[in-house]
Amino acid sequence: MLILKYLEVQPNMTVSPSSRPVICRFAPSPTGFLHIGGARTALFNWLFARHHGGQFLLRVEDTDRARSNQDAIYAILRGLDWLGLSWDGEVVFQHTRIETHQAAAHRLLAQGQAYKCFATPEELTEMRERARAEKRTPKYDGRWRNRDPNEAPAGAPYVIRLKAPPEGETVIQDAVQGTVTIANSELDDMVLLRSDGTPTYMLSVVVDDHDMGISHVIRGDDHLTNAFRQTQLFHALEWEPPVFAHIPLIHGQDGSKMSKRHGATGVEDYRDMGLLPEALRNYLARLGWSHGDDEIFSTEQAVEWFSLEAIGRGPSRFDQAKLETINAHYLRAVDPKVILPDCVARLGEKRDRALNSDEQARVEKALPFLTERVKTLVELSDLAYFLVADRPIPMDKKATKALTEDARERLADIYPRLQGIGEWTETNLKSVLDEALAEWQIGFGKLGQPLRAALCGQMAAPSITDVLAILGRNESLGRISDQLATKGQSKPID
RNA sequence: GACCCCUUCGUCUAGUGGCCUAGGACAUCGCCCUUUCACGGCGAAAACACGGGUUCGAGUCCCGUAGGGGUCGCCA
Repeated sequence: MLILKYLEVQPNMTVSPSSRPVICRFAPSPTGFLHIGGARTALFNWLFARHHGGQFLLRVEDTDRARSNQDAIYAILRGLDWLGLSWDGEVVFQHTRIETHQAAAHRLLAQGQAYKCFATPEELTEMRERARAEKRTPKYDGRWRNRDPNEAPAGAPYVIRLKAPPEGETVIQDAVQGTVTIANSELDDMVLLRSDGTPTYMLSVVVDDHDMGISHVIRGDDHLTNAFRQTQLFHALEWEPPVFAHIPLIHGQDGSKMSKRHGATGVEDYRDMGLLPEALRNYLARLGWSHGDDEIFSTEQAVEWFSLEAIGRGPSRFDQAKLETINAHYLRAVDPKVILPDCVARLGEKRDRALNSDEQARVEKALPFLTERVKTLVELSDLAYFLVADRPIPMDKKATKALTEDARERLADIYPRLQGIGEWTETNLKSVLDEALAEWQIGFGKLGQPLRAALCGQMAAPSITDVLAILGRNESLGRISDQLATKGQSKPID
């Protein structure tokens, strides 16, 4: 149904592609999760479509049934959804269109633009090996191109190949790479239909892109050479090719192709690492594309500014540190309510026990003081852990070191003063601390450090009064007395 | 190996022949702020791959070299 809809907007094309309605597509093959490179490709397509008020379609390239699996499809959809890249209409599954693809091949066969090839896999292997040995480009030699199919043994399997132009050159006007030309003699006659009658990727893509009315194909430049073959196919079918835009690949930190050894490569890994989707979008948009010196920009701005001309032509390396810095910006700006559930969930996992409502309230109150100190949601929950740790709370090395004999004495001194506070408010807390400091003639650090250690078990934390207020009277006093007790000092009187 | 593409600080990039003494951001280092950790502010170091042209003038145009990447399947 959906496909018919796009067929309707596809009259006999006489106009140039650039004047067509803008329809982009993201066409992943469901062989794994949504790769970070794929995510950026999807993002660029999405931005371009939104910028032009066009459509962004999703097509699952699953013609190779053996390599496709349901989990991968879900993972890809989840990834896109998480990233906020909504597609228009329903997902097109390529395998449902096989008959249409086959029809196109048979039409070319009938028109003499394609032919049956009976070359065996062994023959092809031999051709390739010889070519390599002679340092030529390996390719099919066209041995069945002009041969009578009747010469083949009866019932022998065959593929259908395109009768590609043997001379001249094929040119594509790539919106990113510019004019790219290749001699037709470099290309061989591509297979359209396999010996089992199923269509190849090359055929399916061309037929689907045409039928879906795709005006712009934005994809990784590993497809650049495919664009030549696809252009030949478009010509043979007498369809106008879309505008191609081949964007450079994303490389790992070491400059080689992004792969598993670079750690996280799936978008869902980034979600688990505690990144906000808007931060990833911002980072990915800035990677290989630019709008002057702008670094932090909203998705709306990206949509408004996006253009293919501003995409760089060289590959770019993935920089985790910069990603996290951008994430930190968004973390500080985000409404705490949005990230609270995530933080609560991570803390529950860390502790192996869900947070009760009191603890949740504690975390909620603390969030604004915490987000400005971390770069990811993982760091956030690490930092927040002390809020919900069971007493006596764990002490890290620096905290232990801060709790000197001297320090414990001060804690013992301050304990009854805190205990005597009427209303446990920040203002009252502050004045009690200030009074003590004035009395003892010491700087805030001398008291603050031990308090921080006792209260947080770590030195990285919000300000002391904030912590006291968030923890509340009972918990605060309890944590302080825990430290007094461990040193064998007399327990303060309740 | 063949073909195609790419090449500005460590990284992402601005730059479309004179505004470039090459700008910004991340990372790094220093200083300031400071009750810790962060934030923030100020500052430093850091690049036009190389060689030839064209031009009054080149990061910007052309050619070559080097380096990097991609593709070469009845995979997608």
